Amino acid sequence: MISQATEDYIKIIYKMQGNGTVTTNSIAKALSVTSASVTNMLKRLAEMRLLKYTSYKGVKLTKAGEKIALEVIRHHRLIELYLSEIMGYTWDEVHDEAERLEHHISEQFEEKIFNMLGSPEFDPHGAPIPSKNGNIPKNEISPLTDCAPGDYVRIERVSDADPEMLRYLSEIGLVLMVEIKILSKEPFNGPLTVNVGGTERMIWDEVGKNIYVAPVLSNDKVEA
Amino acid sequence: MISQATEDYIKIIYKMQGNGTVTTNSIAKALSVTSASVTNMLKRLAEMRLLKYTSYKGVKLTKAGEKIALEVIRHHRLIELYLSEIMGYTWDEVHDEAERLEHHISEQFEEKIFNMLGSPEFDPHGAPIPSKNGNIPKNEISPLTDCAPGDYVRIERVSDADPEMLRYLSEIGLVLMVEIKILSKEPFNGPLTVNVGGTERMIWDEVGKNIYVAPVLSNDKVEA
DNA sequence: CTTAATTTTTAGGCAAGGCTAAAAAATAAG
DNA sequence: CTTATTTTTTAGCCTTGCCTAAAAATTAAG
Repeated sequence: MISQATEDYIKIIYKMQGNGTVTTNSIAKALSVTSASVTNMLKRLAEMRLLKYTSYKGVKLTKAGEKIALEVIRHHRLIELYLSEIMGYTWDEVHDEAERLEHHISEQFEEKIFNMLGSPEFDPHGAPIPSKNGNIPKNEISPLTDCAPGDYVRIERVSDADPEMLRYLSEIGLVLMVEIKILSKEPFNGPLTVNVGGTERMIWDEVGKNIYVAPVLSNDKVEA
Repeated sequence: MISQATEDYIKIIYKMQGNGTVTTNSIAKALSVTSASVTNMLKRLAEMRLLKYTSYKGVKLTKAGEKIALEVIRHHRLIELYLSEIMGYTWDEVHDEAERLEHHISEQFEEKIFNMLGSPEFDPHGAPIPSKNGNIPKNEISPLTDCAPGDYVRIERVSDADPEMLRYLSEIGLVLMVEIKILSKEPFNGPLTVNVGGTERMIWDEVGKNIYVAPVLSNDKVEA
């Protein structure tokens, strides 16, 4: 049996591999434990052949490790979607519940909710749900903060980590699939002004970095 | 935070309190651990004031302990019913899944499924679901093995512990709310013969002890 | 290139919850 | 009432994951 702590480490390492080298310290910070604990755990995970660990150098998941990461992430995102679609949770409530349940559902449960949801590809925040065999649905998105004035884009994904932020975003209408127009952008990571459903909104870095968008092709565009 | 092991001990002790003194050995057997481990755990549970523990004498839950037991049992039975009613599990599949999930759902999850199920009082095996404040719905039932020839009874509850047994029971039509007539009974805990939906069936001790029934009042009785 | 700062690892502990083997208490049998 | 059997507890050990404090390695600065 694979422990919850193991799953948590593997999952966070998988996510961090996306953006650069994964260090002891970064894992420690992400999991709110001390670096000493991380070093200790990494040795054990390496022994289990879930990752390659070179002292002082960093860490890289093996195929076996990645497989586990994807399973846990699949669970997490399916559960989030289930909670939101079937049970009426709001998008800021699903993360914490999924964070616990992801470790404790059976294969059968996974299959049942997957079918009830109609073989979904994305969770309520737009994050892709890895398929059973580890494929990750793609969508071409980029950070909202990379947009330039004049761009017309659709919100395709938001970070699920901070419930307060999610509540704020829905309050100001920044939810999935909403189309917005970039009106202006200040230099030095300054705030953007955007048009959301007719209202002008300011989006500064702290907020914008949680939002990912895709350009709206002109023939998709709904005339205002 | 209260650990899963703690919840498991408290729950099993609560259930065993129903039928006589709860001893170290009986807990050990029920949880498949050694008696030494049980002694050790009982001391810790006593320190947490979840139970009274007298060396060599046995154990009794405190109010606080009972509260926890009832919460866990409420979770278990609500989850069983949810799995069966909403997710299409069969009654032999629900126990194992509920056994894990009961420790990991939130208050919010509990409330949601309670409402989705319409404030239910009994789980798919006829076991009463303790209310939020610890009340246990009553129904007057007795073991099938206590019946006498000529009795006309309704199946009100079955044990959920053994999935194989549950599959067998549904196979031969012994499911909840089914009415049966006791035709004969051999002495020395010998087999009963009963009429189930027109078919004559033999029910011996091993099977019968899982089934609880209530007499069908004559004005309820459906004419054959 | 050498010193200072930062990161990582080592060493040693702790709590939970298991285990085995042996001792002690309680119960049953002669 | 004494001996044998069964039950329970003690003692000591193990693994998992976490911690702190100190040492060692790496990286950055002068």
